[in-house]
Amino acid sequence: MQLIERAFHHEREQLRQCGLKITTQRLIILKELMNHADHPTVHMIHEAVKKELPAVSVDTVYRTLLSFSEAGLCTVLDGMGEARRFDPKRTVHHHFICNNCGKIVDFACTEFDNLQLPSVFKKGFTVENKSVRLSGLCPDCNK
Amino acid sequence: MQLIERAFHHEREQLRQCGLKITTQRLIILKELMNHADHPTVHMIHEAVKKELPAVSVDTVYRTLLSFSEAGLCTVLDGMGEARRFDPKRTVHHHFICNNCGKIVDFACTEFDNLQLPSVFKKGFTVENKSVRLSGLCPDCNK
DNA sequence: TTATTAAATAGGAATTATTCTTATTTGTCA
DNA sequence: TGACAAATAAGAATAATTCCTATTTAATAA
Repeated sequence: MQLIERAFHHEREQLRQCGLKITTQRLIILKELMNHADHPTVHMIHEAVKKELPAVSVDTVYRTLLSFSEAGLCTVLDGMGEARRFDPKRTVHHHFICNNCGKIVDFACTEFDNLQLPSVFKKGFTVENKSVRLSGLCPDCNK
Repeated sequence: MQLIERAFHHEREQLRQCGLKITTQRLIILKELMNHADHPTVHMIHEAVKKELPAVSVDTVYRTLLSFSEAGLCTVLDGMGEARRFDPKRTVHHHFICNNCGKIVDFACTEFDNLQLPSVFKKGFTVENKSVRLSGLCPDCNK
């Protein structure tokens, strides 16, 4: 643990500011997360962390990443990790997803529909779908 | 099969227009899907379909719903059903997801960031997150 | 109408993601 | 330093998704 003691100043400070207990696992997971600009999955982070901490469990990586996101150290891409949902409605619309009960509410937003795509996507990409996703708490869960 | 023979005119026509083979399973799954305004999961549709066709398999419901979405009869909410992805970037940004390789590309869109939320969400809801999600093919997969 | 053939299906196994349980270990704080 | 709540490992449990194989069925041509 000597190495851990001396290094990880920045990670240590981040955890402290969030009121999270400072553990070896968290320091390393946080460092790996920050190294990944590619929207890593739990599996990717777990693999990376195992190189420094071979006995770390998937569950710990999972729990830790989720608490990081609750603490605001990272975000989770909305909706991913949930069961697939199908939508029979064929008119253009967007979705609000309740973070508590999972309910999905449709809404329209023509101002958005009319926005131009950023120019990055003009070359090379084929954009097949374009939608707004809101998340938060629905009225029922807001009590 | 008498009942099936006589009814399901509309469903039959929809399948035909999409060039999908007409099977009892598909007719019933399509009817159930159209009855669900609540963004059903495979499990929800499977449960509903089993009442009319007790021996239907999950796999059939799965395959069928996915072919419906390929045929344009419905859509799948982007990203759902995939492994959870974490994002260490803390500035406001949005995502493009490649439907083929799953790669996620970040982009900024201030015009969108400045849009007002639809008034529906002013009362009762707490909107914690607001993002644009694009999907399609990335340059690498576009060949 | 019937035979042919490719596509669709059932059933269950396999895979993958996620969550839970329990016993043990470790920070934190008084 | 000691007590205690929180965090962890390990593996089991659950849930979502995909795959495999033998069988059935719809579409179509004769």
